[in-house]
Amino acid sequence: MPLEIPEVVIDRLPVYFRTLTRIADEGRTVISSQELGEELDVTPAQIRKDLSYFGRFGKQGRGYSVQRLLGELKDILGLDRRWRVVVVGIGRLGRAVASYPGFEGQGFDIVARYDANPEVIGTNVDGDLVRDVATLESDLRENHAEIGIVTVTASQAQDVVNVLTRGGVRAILNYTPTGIQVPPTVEIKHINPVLFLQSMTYHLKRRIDERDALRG
Amino acid sequence: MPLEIPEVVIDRLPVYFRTLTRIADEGRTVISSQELGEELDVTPAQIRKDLSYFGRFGKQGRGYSVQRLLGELKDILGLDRRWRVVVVGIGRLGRAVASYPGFEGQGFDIVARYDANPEVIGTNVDGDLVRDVATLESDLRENHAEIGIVTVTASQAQDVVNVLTRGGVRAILNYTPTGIQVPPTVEIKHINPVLFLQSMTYHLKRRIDERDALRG
DNA sequence: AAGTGTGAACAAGTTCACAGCC
DNA sequence: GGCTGTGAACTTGTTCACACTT
Repeated sequence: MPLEIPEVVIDRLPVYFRTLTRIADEGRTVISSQELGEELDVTPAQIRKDLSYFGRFGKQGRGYSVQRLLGELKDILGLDRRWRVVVVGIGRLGRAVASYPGFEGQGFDIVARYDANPEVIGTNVDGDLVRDVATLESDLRENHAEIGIVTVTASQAQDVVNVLTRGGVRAILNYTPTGIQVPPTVEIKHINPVLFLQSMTYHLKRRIDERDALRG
Repeated sequence: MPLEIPEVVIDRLPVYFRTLTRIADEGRTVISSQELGEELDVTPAQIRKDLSYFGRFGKQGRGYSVQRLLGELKDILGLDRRWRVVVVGIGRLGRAVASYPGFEGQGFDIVARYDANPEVIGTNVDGDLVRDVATLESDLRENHAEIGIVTVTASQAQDVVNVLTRGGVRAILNYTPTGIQVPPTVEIKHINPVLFLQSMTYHLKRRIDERDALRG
């Protein structure tokens, strides 16, 4: 791995991985960048360039072995092991996220659930008791987790993230509608449906305005 | 509005809007690109350039009026009206998303909920009956909606999106872990936590590998 | 004096196009 | 012959730096 790899490239690899998994399930064993590009709506050159940051996985004149490529992507992305995940905030969203069946199949084990609400603490969710967020930091010292999913309210978010960070969690998925500060050693990604809707309404508005302009 | 505006710029505007809303709540009336940049962890030049695509909203020597800028962003993003949203798929995630209190306050009204499961159809969710997805297309003809949120299973996703598109929905928020095809007249954004986790594990893995290398 | 708005310089990311290999 | 891997060309996006305005 020569130089620094652009973050956009890293973000595309899981998409390649997902599609290749489907293609493997369909029984295909070899695929060209052209064909994969058609599946993904991406140019073949981009796929080849992206992969070339990590090695030479293809065969000229033939394309890529689907199994080989899946294996390489697994290795590159760290999907050849299991990751321990804690979910903090067991409200409606937290419950839905924690029960999402898609995590386990991809190597993400939800090992503990936390909440601050006494009515929720101690209740059974997915066969495991919800723990008190007050014990999160000490729990993490005994039982490490690499990833934290934060589904608390906006006002609690920064505090919870600080605790996770102090507890050694190094990647955070933030479902909270707030910007959050983390040290540069911690990865963070944000899921905020309102921001998505608001950028889409920009386009909706333009379309509606254009249509009205044509009508006069 | 002169030339074509880059999509990345559009995606940043809602973030500016959110932070400016908070700043207004804190009682500030004027802010410079420098100060706003510090709040957002963005360069001041980027903020000025982004805004300059749409007009000249600042005052030299002073900065931007927070209220004025909020108003302009509202106008640009189409947040000066309400938008009608339907949610399709009332499982755990759909229920959590449909009940999320953050939509209404930002002008997004969830006007109907749909599911295919007979045990769910007709049940009361947030004070409204869940409707049969079979009636979605005809419902949309009578009662238009601009936005669809899709929280069904992966295998149903494309069908549901096709129905929404035929029914005149022009923006889709896809919570399904699948790539989905839409005509170029339809906006789509994808929320897939697994893809986010998988790009973060890339970095986690590197850090762990580096640490192990140092230890020898 | 302070801070915007913006062309120009620079950096990052994408696509082209073709040499090289299967 | 077909398709990869990759420098080079190009395109897109970001930052600089300063003329201009209040």
